Amino acid sequence: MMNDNSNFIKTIMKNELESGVVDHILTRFPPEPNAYLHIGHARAIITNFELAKFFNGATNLRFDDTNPSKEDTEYVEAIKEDLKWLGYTPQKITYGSNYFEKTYEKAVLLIKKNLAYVDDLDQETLSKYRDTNNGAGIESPYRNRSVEENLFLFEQMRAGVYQNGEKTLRAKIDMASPNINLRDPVIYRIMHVNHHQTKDKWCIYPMYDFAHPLQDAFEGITHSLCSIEFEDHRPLYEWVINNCEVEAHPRQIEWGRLGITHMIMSKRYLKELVDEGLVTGYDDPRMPTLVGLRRRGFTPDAIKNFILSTGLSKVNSTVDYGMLEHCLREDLKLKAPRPMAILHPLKVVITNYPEGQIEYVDALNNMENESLGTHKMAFGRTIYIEEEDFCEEKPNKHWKRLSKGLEVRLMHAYFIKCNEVIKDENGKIIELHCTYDEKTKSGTAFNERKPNGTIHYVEATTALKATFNLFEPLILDEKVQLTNFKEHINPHSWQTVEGYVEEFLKDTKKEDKYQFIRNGYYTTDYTSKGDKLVFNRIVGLKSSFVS
RNA sequence: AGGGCUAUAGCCAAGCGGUAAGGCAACGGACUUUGACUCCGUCAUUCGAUAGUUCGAAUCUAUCUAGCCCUACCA
Repeated sequence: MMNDNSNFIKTIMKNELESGVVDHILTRFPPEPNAYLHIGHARAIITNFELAKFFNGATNLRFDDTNPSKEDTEYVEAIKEDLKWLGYTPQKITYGSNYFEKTYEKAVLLIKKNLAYVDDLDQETLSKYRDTNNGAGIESPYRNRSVEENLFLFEQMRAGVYQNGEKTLRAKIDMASPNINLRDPVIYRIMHVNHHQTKDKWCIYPMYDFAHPLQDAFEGITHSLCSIEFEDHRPLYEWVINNCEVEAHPRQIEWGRLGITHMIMSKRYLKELVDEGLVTGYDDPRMPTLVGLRRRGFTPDAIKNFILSTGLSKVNSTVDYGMLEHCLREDLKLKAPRPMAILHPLKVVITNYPEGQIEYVDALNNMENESLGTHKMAFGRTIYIEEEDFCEEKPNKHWKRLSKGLEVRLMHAYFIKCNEVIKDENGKIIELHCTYDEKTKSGTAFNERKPNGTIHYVEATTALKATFNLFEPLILDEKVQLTNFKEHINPHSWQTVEGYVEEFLKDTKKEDKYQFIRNGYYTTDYTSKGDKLVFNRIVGLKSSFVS
């Protein structure tokens, strides 16, 4: 990939490799299967995979499924699909639940080392004891149970003797630590619930802080990358690694979170949008999910390039949405064919062109990339141009489109001159009468006079009707209260216009991308059925002229 | 309140004691069969603030300020 900024994690890995601290790189992408992936996850995926690839290492996909009450296989499958779409193949696909037995054994080991105990405190009291809001925490009265008793009680917990919440297993660390994560954190809780992978085998489940470092160690992960909010969990991560007698010694490194202007990625927000029916689903093109962006027409390369070029640091950053669009334009520029589409048609009659005659001109599919070939484009007596490409009186000297009395080039065809403007009873322009000049045909190197610009068109009798969906991402205020986010959703985030495209587009395929001349980049809507052409706008052109 | 982290242009971001890369955005100009693309030019005398060390500081030290995160039997 281009624009690959160097970053602090790459530097750390390089140094460790050179000094022999590690002899290879193995990273992991560890999503919890409880949500659809969004562009924020894409950063974790791309960073983990690209970093490993850079050092000839590998990456595992590990489903972090230690809380079955929130998880589902629906998400497991969606995540696998997203990863595949982005073009990454994990070395292994694993589940945290693969290691439940080994994790349990490590918990028993901690008990035997007198580093863990079964606690009977209820949730509220336990929480109050850990954070007294005033200096050190308070030790649980159960903190000093004997190893034998703890061993017995933990076994009973596993055997299902107790109800949810009745007991927990806690690590015995330091109730006076200023870092509350170290004040005897709960490492196992009782949860009588069916797990999507292990079904009814377990009724106790390890907490993230205990399970994660162990899973990393079991898999031999060298670098465990996560976001910045886990930074003060790192001492606990290391405590687990150091006390559980594991072979590997993975290292946790944190980075800042990525935000994008106009895109809110809170799980809860996305879920509410879907549940309340405000969008058509997680793959609604306005959603920041990977499936949404994909349906909108974003390409994996554009997303990769966006992530790599925005860099990586410990700062929580908010990148302009325009940056994402730039990366897409950059990716599509030489790949997308550039046919004509008219979104707001204005009828033009070429009065000196024979009635009923159609001729075909050659049009390069992409002026900058001849390898994309050519197609035939119809020209005839009646054509459509964009409403905005005509202004009765030339508004200013910068105007490079059609006006009464002026001549413009129809791209790939002829010069036309506007002689007459037809209006309806309200004064609205409904038709233009023009004449064409046969000598000016495209490709003849005619240069006796300069036209007042170049505009695009489609021939009326051969053009295909098409629907254009013009999307805006769901725009919300940065600080909006999620409780009334609905009031802040732009009601015009999805607009539809009916227009025309060239006939050669009749064979569009699912996910084909086009750059419509002067109308920006579009993708074929792969949910469209039958002969109806539907195009979703991905991004517009960089700037549009305003007279 | 305590603990942790961060601070370089409108937005990202390199830089790691030797005199502020790059990208996005913006603004000029050239070119053009897309007002696109491309090309050329402009855009931080200064790195959150203030002191200090040094021949020399964005880089080291001290203090201050602002923002984010944590105080779940979530991850």
